[in-house]
Amino acid sequence: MSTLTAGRQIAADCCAPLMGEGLSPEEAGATAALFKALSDPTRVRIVNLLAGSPEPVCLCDINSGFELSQPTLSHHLKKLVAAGLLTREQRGTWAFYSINEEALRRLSDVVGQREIAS
Amino acid sequence: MSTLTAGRQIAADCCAPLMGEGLSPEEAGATAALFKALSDPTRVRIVNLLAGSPEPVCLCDINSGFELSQPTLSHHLKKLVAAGLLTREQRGTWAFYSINEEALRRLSDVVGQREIAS
DNA sequence: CCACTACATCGACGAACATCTATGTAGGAG
DNA sequence: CTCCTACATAGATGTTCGTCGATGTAGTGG
Repeated sequence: MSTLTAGRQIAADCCAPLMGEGLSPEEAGATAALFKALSDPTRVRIVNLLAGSPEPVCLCDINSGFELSQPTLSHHLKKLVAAGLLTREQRGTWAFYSINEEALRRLSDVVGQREIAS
Repeated sequence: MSTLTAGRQIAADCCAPLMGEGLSPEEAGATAALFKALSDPTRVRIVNLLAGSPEPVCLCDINSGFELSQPTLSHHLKKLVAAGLLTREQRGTWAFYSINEEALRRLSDVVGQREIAS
């Protein structure tokens, strides 16, 4: 037990210290929140549905593609809007949702931190 | 009894039916599972740490960068390995973890479904 | 063989989540 | 004003999750 009992030095006993560069704990939290918004199959399908539509889609049309209750869909949509992935627009009685392109770009930026050159 | 069960017809009353193309429920589940693995700040930091290291890193070094107990870190690493994002390698007494580049590429592929053509 | 080290697994506990039914709200039609 | 429709919110419930301390396991060294 040469020099130590201070975790950091024990580490140096098996490999390099590295670490330090990279994102802050706060940024990690923000990134995790973004991923958490997409951590449910239903929400992935919603985003995929809206990403494939050139125009906003109303909740009733989204709902007709899922076998879930209307409040449940409303719940998921609220989460996606809160995460910044979707935009909500009221048209008369209906609520229309669409993809937030910039949020998708942010996501792509987070993921592609190693191999994108643009 | 509920008037809500007739959803499909109500939908056609406000906008187009669209939907249909896109990913299947199973694929949505797989994609959501991938995102779920990254839906925790600690796991995001782990992936970031390993993505910034050219060589595998042992758990002791990962652990020294976090204020969490060793079993908790081990738990997160197991989840990341199960998701295919990390690779585990045993070297003597130590367990070394590294990024699975192909998994990152898969993730990037899922996210960049709309704008990679630029 | 024994002690130590590095890591994994177990069991528990509180917080967060997905889903439902029931109810509230607001716009359009008569 | 009144009824119906589209959607949101509230409350309840069973499940999953993150975290911990305690314990098990396997490799290292004397």
